[in-house]
Amino acid sequence: MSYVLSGKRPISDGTRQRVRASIEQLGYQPHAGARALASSRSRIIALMVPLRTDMYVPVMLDIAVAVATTARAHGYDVLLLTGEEGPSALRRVTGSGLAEAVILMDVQLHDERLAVLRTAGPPAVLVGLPADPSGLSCVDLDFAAAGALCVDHLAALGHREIAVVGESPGVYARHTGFAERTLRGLRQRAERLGVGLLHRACEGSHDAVARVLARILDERPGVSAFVVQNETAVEPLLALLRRTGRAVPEDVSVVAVCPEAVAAQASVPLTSVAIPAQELGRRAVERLVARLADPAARTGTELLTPVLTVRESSGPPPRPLGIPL
Amino acid sequence: MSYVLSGKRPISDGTRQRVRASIEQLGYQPHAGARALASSRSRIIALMVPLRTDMYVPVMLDIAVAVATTARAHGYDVLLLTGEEGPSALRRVTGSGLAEAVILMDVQLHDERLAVLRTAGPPAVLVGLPADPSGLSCVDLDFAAAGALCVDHLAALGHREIAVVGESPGVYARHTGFAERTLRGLRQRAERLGVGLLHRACEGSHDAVARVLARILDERPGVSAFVVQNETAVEPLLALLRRTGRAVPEDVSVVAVCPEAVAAQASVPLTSVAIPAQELGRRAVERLVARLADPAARTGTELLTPVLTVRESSGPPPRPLGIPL
DNA sequence: CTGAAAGCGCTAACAA
DNA sequence: TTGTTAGCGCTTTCAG
Repeated sequence: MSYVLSGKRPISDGTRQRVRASIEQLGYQPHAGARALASSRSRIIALMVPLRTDMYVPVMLDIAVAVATTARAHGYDVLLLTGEEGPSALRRVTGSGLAEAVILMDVQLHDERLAVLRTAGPPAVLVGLPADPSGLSCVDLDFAAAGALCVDHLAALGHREIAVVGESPGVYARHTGFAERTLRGLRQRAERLGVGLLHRACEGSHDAVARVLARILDERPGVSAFVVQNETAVEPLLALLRRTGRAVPEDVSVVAVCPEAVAAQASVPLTSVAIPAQELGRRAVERLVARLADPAARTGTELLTPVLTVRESSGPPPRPLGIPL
Repeated sequence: MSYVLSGKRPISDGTRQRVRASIEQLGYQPHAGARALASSRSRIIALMVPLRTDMYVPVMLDIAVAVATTARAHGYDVLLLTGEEGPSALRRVTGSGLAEAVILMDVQLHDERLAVLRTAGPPAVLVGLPADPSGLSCVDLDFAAAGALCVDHLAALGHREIAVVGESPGVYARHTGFAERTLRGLRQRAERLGVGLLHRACEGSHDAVARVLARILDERPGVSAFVVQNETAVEPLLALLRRTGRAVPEDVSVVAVCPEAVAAQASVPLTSVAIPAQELGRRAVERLVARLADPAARTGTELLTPVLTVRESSGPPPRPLGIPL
């Protein structure tokens, strides 16, 4: 009866041994429901993943897996919710005591799910950043800094005219935080450094990339570098550049904001700012667990510092400017 | 107390109305744990997804989302388990009454998780087919038939020498059912039709595809058609064929086994056999729910019939053979 | 340090 | 058709 007591009270070694042995031999397993009922803690975290088709899926799955893994390491299980279900799903799983806490992915700037969290909200962590993160706990990559980093790198190499191949139009239409923040970072830094910047949303298909590329080259013939924030557009872009006789990085530079794996395996290994999917999932859970253990634990926003890795896709522009010697 | 009774016993209309009203106004939500305890039914299905990096992720996620969506439609929630945790996770969630039933993805021919399911097993459905499916409930695409279909199509067009660009070596090393079954289907049909068939496993990176392609063309100069079962290899392959001056479908044909979206959005829209990810997830849940409702419900294997859609990547070989008229 | 007992909120069986 | 009640298997409090 009093067993296992998760060490909640002193137990003699003898008793502990005896109980442990019985547990093994009988294959005893505590009933999850009974436990949840008596303790009013289900040891379940709900994870809401989007089911969009215009986002790069591997990142989502990576985060989800990291969440599940980290949660398990802390004794929690993960309940899978689809974004489709919206705010009501949060109320449901939370109100019924099914889940003790919630992790939200693919947060939008003005996300309807946030209302639930602010009012009588269950402990929650967002992977992403809404317009107003006050009172919420958020974890994300500092995409604004990531954008700035890309411009810095290219400007330092001597590029004066940069084109940005962005996410699908739908992503911006939904005001997805990370895309807009990256763009802001790119624009601000470009302006400060006096570098020209042209941004175009872009679907991931070969044809769409071809169209966008053509437009960009038409509107800004002086472009010598691309920043790509769209994993599925990476290969089409590289292929098209190759096909039109533009060597990377000799003729044009390409910098991506994408997972390491994508950058490293591209047909030209890409200089890139990594999206640390696993790290994001891990941190989200750790924050949540900390808050579950101690409701007074710190809330607020945690932005991971982006890191740019130089690979083979970036170099000085074809006609070097103002770098004497 | 007697409320909502899920219609388990006759209730007068008046009472029903009254109870419903109170439920609304008080925002009452039944406690999941208490419910699970009293009824010994948690209304939770555990879904075990692999966390491999060498499988095409969108298909996995599609299945998972379909499972979650369909489960909700039947009043179930989904618990996310990673393949990493192995058989013990099944015992844990199942033994503790956390989950009533289990869906397994990425099943291997000799899967260690199957032992748990056969002995004192909880209701389970596999998405995929093990070597011995007896006593188990399985749902999958008939990959053998899919392979045969590809060969049929190409042979009918007049191709006599086909190369297969397969999944990563690791997939075969693990004896993942779908890959081996496809291969078997391809080989048997090729043999029957007297068509030459060369299979090579292939990583998804551009370089790997280049190497494999070079080997194939070297070993079998007469190859006039490719069957690709590796989503990430599709674009590299098309790019390489283009680059080496082989027009698709005029010089070589390409047929893929992949999701519709991949085939349709390729730089050359691909003739393909679709992988119906959503359908698989949906069916898996429906089988499970049927069995949960009626333990006597049919078990066994359900193989979806593959469908080949002709797009723009397949045509007759460059030098037509023996098709007089 | 350990035993005993009172619920946790619900379902299901038993009366009425 | 409806009211009552006995648990479901655990956690936790209160005695010892």
